[in-house]
Amino acid sequence: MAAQRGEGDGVVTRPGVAGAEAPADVRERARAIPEAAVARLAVYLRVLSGMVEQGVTTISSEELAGAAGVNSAKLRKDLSYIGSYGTRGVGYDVEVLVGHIERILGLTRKHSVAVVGIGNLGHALANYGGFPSRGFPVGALFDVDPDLTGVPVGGIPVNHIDDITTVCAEREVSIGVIATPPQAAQAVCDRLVSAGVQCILNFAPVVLQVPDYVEVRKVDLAVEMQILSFHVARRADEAAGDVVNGIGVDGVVIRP
Amino acid sequence: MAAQRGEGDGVVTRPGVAGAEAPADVRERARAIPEAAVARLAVYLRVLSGMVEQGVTTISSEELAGAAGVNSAKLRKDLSYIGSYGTRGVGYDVEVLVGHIERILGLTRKHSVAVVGIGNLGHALANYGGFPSRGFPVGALFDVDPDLTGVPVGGIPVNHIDDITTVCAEREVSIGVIATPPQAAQAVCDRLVSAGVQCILNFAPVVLQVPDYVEVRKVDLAVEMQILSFHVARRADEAAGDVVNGIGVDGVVIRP
DNA sequence: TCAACTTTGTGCAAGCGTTCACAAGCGGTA
DNA sequence: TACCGCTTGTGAACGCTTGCACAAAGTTGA
Repeated sequence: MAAQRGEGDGVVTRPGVAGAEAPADVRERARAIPEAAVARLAVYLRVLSGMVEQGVTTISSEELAGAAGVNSAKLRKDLSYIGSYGTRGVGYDVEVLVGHIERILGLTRKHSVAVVGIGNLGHALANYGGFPSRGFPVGALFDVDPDLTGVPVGGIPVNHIDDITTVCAEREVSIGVIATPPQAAQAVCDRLVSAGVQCILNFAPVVLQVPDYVEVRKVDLAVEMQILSFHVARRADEAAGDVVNGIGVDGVVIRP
Repeated sequence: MAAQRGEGDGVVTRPGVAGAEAPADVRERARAIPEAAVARLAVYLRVLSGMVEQGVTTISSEELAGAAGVNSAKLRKDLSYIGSYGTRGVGYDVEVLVGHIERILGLTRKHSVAVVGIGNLGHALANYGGFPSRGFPVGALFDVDPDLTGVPVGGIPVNHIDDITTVCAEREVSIGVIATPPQAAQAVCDRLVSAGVQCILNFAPVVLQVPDYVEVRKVDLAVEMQILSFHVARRADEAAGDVVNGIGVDGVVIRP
């Protein structure tokens, strides 16, 4: 379902062909893409990759929007941020679109990933096929536990956390994934940053403090659950409120 | 770091004390809380729980905002959505605030969770201590693999996926977590929905189609990585653009 | 070639969410 | 009691995001 890009080495910088114009324009364009749109572009890319595998060559904004679960106008606007690659009256060429989105998302180069914290989650991440298959080869694993050092997980031997700096530099790691207990997360983060990692995906339930130039995204499972819980509660609240007045969630009076 | 709530049974509805007014008001208030604010409330709650454990009794919006990584004005506005529980000139009573946020997020009742798909990620989720410790006991596990049926994972025996309906009803599951391969996700989702589950946390890289009354949150690791990748690319782009003109990310000419 | 039909790309307006800035309110102190 | 300093709560402005609606542009078929 995802564009297969194979596994392998880290970052490669190819010599550039000297094209004439528009790089500043492109940089402006890239800068101008709203964060929310970037997230959706990634979703469109996944859907489109599936389409490619099914042999679909052309798709309309309506169809793609349906498959991606968004409004078609929003989709067209999102795509317009990266340029006008559709054909009126026809739709978008799937492969062309895949190519453009991949380029905008920076997927034309591979991003080597380091996972820190080889517990349950770390194991799962190290073995997660979705990373390498989408251009994010797992290049290094780290843990504090010396017993784990050298043990291969998902085909890659675990390094000791003290070696983060050298190993990350060596393997050109560009993204660090923190899957440690919360107490260790900030320290690990600091080490990653001093090792030159500028993008971090944080699974630990902590707010990380980082320099401005470092990009952090967090995935907090408990927060996700609590948001769902809120919706359950709201619903229960509505239902209960229609029947018994004066009672809030859980039968407790909200504002006496 | 989180408020300990212990494990145990499912949903309990206590008889209500008949308080005078304001339930409609509260429902309106709950409805009116912006989604983004709900997510932050969960973060504040985590930080506050940590404060409780450290024996902090009072905290100002400035301090809490710092710890949660947000603007203090935003924090105050977020808190104002759930009522005015601060004291001017002093700050907020930590425990009181914890109580109010927990109530708003619906954490006064426990939410039994079912994890479907006991692969690497499913294992990690089943063993994840962050769930039960924050009021989300894992009540059931499911997988298609008959060999897994009956095998305990994280202390809970795996059920066969065909039993979703009965088991979910029996154990009053209110949240379903989908950790299956993408191909199976929609079918699993449909089963959960027909089993009465109205909140779903989806780890599979698929856009799920559900009825309006079902709440879905998705965690897509590849999308997170791609968003990070976008930022790497933008940065590389900026840097490269300053040196060599006409060359985009990766040395490829962007718009010939 | 022309007309009918389809679909893109986008200007514009409405809706949300964020941030600012300050009045209102509270505790402490003389 | 009256004053002072501190912090909350919120009105209002701003900016981002969404959704509508339609002109522009391309295809198809006669």
